[in-house]
Amino acid sequence: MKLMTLDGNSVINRAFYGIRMLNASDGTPTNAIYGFLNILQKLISEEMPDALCVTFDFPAPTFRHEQYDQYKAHRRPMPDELRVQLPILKEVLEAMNIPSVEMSGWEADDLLGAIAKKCEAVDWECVIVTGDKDTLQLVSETTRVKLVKTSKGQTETINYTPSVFFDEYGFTPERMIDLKALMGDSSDNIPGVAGVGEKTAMELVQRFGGIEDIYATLDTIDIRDSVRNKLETGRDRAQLSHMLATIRVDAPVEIEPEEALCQEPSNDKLFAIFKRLGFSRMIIQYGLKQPGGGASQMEAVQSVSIIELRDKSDVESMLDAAKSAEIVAISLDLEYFDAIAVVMSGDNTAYIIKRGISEEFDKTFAMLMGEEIKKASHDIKDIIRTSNDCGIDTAGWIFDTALAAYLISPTDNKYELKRIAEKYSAYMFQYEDDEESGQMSLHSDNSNSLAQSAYAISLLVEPLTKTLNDMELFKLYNDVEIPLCYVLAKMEQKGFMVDKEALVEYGKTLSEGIEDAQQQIYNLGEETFNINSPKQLGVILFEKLMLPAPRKTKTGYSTNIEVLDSLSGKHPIIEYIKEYRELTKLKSTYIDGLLKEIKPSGRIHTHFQMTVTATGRLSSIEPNLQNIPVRKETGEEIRKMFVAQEGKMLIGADYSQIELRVLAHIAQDPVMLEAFHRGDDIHAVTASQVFGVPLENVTSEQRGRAKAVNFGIVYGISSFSLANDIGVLPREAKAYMDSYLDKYSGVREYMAMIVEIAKAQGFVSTLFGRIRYLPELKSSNFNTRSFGERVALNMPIQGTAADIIKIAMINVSKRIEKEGYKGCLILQVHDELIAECPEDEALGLSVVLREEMESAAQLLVPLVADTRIGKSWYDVK
DNA sequence: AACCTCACG
DNA sequence: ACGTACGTGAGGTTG
Repeated sequence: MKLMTLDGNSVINRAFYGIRMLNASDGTPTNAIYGFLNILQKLISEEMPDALCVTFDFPAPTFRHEQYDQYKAHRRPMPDELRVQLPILKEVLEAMNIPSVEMSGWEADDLLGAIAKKCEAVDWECVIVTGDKDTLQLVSETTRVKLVKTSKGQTETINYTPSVFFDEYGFTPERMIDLKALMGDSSDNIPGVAGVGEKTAMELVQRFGGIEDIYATLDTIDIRDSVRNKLETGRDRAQLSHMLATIRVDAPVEIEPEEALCQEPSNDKLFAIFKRLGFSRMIIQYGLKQPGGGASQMEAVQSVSIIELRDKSDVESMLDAAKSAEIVAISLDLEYFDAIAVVMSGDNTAYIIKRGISEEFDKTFAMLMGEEIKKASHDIKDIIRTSNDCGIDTAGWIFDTALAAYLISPTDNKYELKRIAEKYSAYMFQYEDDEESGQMSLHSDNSNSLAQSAYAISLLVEPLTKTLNDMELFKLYNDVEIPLCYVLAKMEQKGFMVDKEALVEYGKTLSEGIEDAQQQIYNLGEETFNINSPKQLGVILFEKLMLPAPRKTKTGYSTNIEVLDSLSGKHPIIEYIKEYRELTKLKSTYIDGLLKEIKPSGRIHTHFQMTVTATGRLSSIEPNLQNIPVRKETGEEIRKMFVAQEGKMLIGADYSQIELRVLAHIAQDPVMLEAFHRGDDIHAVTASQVFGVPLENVTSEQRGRAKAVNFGIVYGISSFSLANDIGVLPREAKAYMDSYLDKYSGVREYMAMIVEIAKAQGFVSTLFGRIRYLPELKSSNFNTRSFGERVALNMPIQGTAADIIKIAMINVSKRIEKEGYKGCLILQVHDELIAECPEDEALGLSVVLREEMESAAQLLVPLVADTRIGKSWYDVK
């Protein structure tokens, strides 16, 4: 028989530092628990023990008393993020029916020793799992120590049997005690012999054995006199240390090996905990089932019956049912568009309609997509766009599971249907063992997975709606996010016309410039190397050319633009490197990158992601059209290539200072409000306030610094960073900020208040109710906490601005439809909209844009949007 | 996959 | 004493 016992504190520590931060939805950190369970799983499958238990150090008291403090003097205190996970881990273990062993006044080592002893007594094998080398003294014929190491996120273990130990140390395991008695151990407050370190101690033990042997023959053994003297003087300390270093095996542990025999976990308890922690994968791994609820609910939740419709009459009756259903969940194959699954709310039947199998497929499809049928799905924007591409106008979409989950918790990173279903409903996708990969995978049969998706969506509508309502997010969801799907679908479908030939030509010009710069760099560096490699470039600059390196980054020299600027003038190679960087960036990202994305129509169709940012902004991918260059002349060339189609014009409309206006509104700062009401230049006003000069006497340098302060405030600034940004001493930057906050007292109050609110309620929100949780504010780590505070300041501002432009986009689209414009929005870049329209519409539509943008929200200050009309993006910016 | 760098608001 | 601004996506190198 074999018993495995884990040093709980040691293993959870490894897990905590080895795994990135994870949080349950309420902000509770969970990474250490997650890591612990993974390690445990691995150990069990490796060892297949008959019995299992976990030991814990008696928990550190909240108010540490002196003795304890001294005892643990050299150990780092446990971070709060880890501390809070300990009791939860114990709960998890209890639910798994794995005994925890902890006793007041006993170290984990002693408990492990006692357990090993008990195993020995009944002739069981004992495996101790720990990361603590001290435990190695327990290794014997019946006790093995598995030492856990974490390297690069992977946990590895080394099995110490007596022979493995001897091979490595050259003495027997129990001599470990003597080794420590000689060398001491500061983390356990074992003094050891003064002047004897690891090297000497190792040698002594290897050659002469334990301290008893050494001291018995101290006068005769062959060692240096200095060592002999130290040993002589340290005799008492050696004896004491030997005692302290010995792991006791007499702790009155109550559990007997028999009682630790492995048992099945208790389904209900474990399910509840995993659910709370958001460990959906674990629920599947452990094969846990939704508890309680009786058989009927179980059945309703866990199975969907699939009916493939063939006959026209069946299809028609399905459509009839769909029309009278409260909501219809749809799932379809967007790649081929030839199969759809339909589930009515409250039903557990998935109807499958397939091209080539169901009669009148196209007609049925069009009917389903019509306004009459109220539909729910996942990522409806993509469905709307794909349908439009196929010439089918869709309407009647009233629910999107991805968007709902995003609004409820915008920092979850992924909003896959599978995950959402597990988190917000009791539904589990049915997985099957995948023979090839050895992993669990969703069954690949198309009808089955479509049916499961549609069913999951239908089950999600109610709980998600309830949560949206409870969190007062429903209005934002229903009035902004859902309608926006139609707008974005159209924008993606329309795309932006690009002058391909001009782009290719400019690419050639850039290539020439790149080659020139490259040659110069090779000449000046006197060798060829990969300039794109910061590592190689660092060697050339800082080792070969001996330029002063402002050390940075964990992996080596930093060679970023800041560093290069600071080196400017010190060596001619620097300018060429900057030139090379600028040109290659332009060429690879914006010429080659964009050329790949031009469709035969000559247009580029970006995809807007609605569920990515933590603040509510959109993001743009494949390609990203929200970071097209604009700041330098080379960038302007690129914008000239984004053009209106023949016979059409572009309209560019951008908000003026929307974030500062939002700040003025939220903070209700009288000075700022007045400046905006008067239509003043806000940066100049700020400069006049901060520097105490009349508005008309503000210099351009003062205005520039004031602008940086304004930006900094929105980001939740520190004076250090501001100093860095505008190139003044931190002291001076601090003075600017103090002066700023004296003058804009409303802003100061806002900054203090929003952090308070965030701490009290655990989240911040925009004017329109969009929320973001801030678990960072509870962190014991200064940087993490400070980050949380900055986010608390910034998110309501950035997020409100994002809400406003979304509303504007919806209203612009409504006006376009109502007033019959042929033009249409084609791009959004956070505070800017681009539309394309026939030439004769340009004036009218530009007014529509301005009006709708300016009236999208009623703030305490006017919203101002500027519009321009032109043939290229460059013209309208 | 992680890191660095850099483009945008 | 800490390490230093919010939000993104893409291309390149490196281990």
